[in-house]
Amino acid sequence: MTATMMDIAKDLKVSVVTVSKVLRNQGRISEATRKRVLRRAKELNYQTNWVARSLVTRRTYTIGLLLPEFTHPFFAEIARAVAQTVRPHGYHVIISCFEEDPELEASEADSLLARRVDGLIIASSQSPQCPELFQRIQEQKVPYVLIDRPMAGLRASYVGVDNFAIGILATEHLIARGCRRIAHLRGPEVGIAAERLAGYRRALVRHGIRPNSHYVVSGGHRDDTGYEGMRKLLDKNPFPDGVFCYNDPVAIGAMRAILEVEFNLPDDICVVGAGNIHYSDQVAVPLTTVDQGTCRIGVLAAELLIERIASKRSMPPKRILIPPKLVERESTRREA
Amino acid sequence: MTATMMDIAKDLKVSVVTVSKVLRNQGRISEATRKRVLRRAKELNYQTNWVARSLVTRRTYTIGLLLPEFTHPFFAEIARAVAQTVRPHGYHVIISCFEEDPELEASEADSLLARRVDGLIIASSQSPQCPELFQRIQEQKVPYVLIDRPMAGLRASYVGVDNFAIGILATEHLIARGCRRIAHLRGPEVGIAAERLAGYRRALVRHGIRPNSHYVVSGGHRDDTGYEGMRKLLDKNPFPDGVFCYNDPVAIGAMRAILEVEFNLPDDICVVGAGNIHYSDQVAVPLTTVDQGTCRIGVLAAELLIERIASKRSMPPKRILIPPKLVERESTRREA
DNA sequence: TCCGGGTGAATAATCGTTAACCCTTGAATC
DNA sequence: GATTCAAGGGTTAACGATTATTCACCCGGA
Repeated sequence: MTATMMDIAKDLKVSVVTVSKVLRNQGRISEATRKRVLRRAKELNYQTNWVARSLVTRRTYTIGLLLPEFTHPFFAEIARAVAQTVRPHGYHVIISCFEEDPELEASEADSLLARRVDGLIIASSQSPQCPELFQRIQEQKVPYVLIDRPMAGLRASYVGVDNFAIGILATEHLIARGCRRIAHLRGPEVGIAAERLAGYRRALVRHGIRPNSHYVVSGGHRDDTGYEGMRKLLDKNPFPDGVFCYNDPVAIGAMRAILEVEFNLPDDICVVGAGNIHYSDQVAVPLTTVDQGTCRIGVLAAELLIERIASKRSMPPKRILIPPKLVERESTRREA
Repeated sequence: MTATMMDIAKDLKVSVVTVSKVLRNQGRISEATRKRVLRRAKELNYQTNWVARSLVTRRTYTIGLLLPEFTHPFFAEIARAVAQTVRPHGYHVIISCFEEDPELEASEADSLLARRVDGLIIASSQSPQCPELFQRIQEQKVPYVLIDRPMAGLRASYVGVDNFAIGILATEHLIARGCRRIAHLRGPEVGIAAERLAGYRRALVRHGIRPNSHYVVSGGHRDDTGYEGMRKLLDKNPFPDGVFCYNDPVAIGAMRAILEVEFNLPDDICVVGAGNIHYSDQVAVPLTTVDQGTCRIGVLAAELLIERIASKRSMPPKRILIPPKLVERESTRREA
């Protein structure tokens, strides 16, 4: 149905290769035939068949983006940044969402490889079987960049935020606001949550406050789990006067729990989140949070990947840590 | 680097075709060679090269998803639903975001076609040049499904919500809550916003309230534009006692404007949004909204598309309208 | 012995492009 | 007049699969 180079070539009584050369601006072709080819191509509404081209060039101009979920605004923003960054280079993005399931992550990665993507950007589940997966990817010499969640002991390119710094920044802000019984709604056991926790502890110690393990409670990574975590904290005696939450959704859930028992926010309890997702200033009490440069993560990861794809030789892995920034809003705005 | 069928065939001294047949479970192959092939394939870590397969089968098992933006939770949810629905069928999704720019929409659609996607799901910009674009798609016989934003006068499959019904539902709810000066923060000039407006007018008339054009103000489609629209409404004399907003972000912006002048919500002004995005219950005053079955739109569109891709004959276009449902929350919860 | 028929696998022909070479022609150079 | 060279374009062979056709072989029956 759709026109091929063959059609153009036959009509013009030239060889397919000539057509191909014209269309790619390569090789020596006279201005006359060049114009004839171009005109006929337009008439027939010719479009490069990328499948055929990819087969011979071994480049699909497609990259795979492997995310745990993309209704989370953090990942949605990254996806957008990635897509926008690679488009000018002629790349398209195949998005795949593995719902935090390591099995699915691996199988999706494999099928993206089977589709011969030119590169991968992955926010891994950080499960124990991941190194094996990354091994496979490396064997196929497909460049990849990890984002958000680094993999300890793996020589891979990575773009993310400095999570330890987030913990420090958030906690010191609470201290500056006069909080002394500072709790932490922590995220999942592994990975970046651990670093935020470490930053939190470090900040306390640095300011002469003794970390109290009763004040560290699991908050999961969604608002409902944050809500439950906060309810546990409210049962403590004395209850905390400041809470650093793993991320914004958790913080939003926590605030709901606080308002429900009619405590005042921020006067009774200050809350700090992390992520600065786009609606965190529109909740009941606008949320103080730590911005992690979400958009930049996507842009930098994409640029890093494209650079690696374009390079002939394999380049050494590069790690980029984005410094976090505090965004103060109502949830902590009070006299110290 | 990666193994091909050729490698397996040579090792086993059989033909490539035999290998192909085994791997696809097709044709008559003796149990003995079948096992040999399978074993060798596993040893070599063989993966189907989808590029090569696609070239000959003319199927890429890839669908294109063309969205105006995907940081908007509405589209993010749709993307997720689509991806999850098609995965079990072996399809992957190439997402492309055209930032509400009709030029970009067309060029992205074309390049998705050049990549030989098996089908397209499009939330069109509804610009005047779109029919021309859809014409092109149809000529290539690539099935496509429009979502959210229908195209008048176009014989195409479509999945969306009944926007007229949304207007009616929201407005009648305000009336039931005792509002009489009911305003509308409308969306963009064209398309679905017009139907929501029409539903709003119809509901007023049906209940003997005379539509007042001063109460219909542009709200754009984001929270900042909603905020500005609401400020204009607050300057009216008398100011409205109920507002139906084009969508949830607009409603959230509007609520901010209302709270800023220290009016009480819902006692002074009731607000209804549309979309039921996932954080609309976590804003300052939980938002009453009209649920448009976002997730179902994605699922149904994907199923419709796959059905069309699988069918040999071209199937007649099918239009699915999802009935909206009111979700009542604090922003309208008061005595009538 | 010859033939029909079913098995299991090989051969040949694409799919639409690109990569690597090769060939022709005319003009310039010595 | 032979040599060189560049311009302009053609030939051939991949790329890694699939589809359609053909073939060799074995067995049973006439």
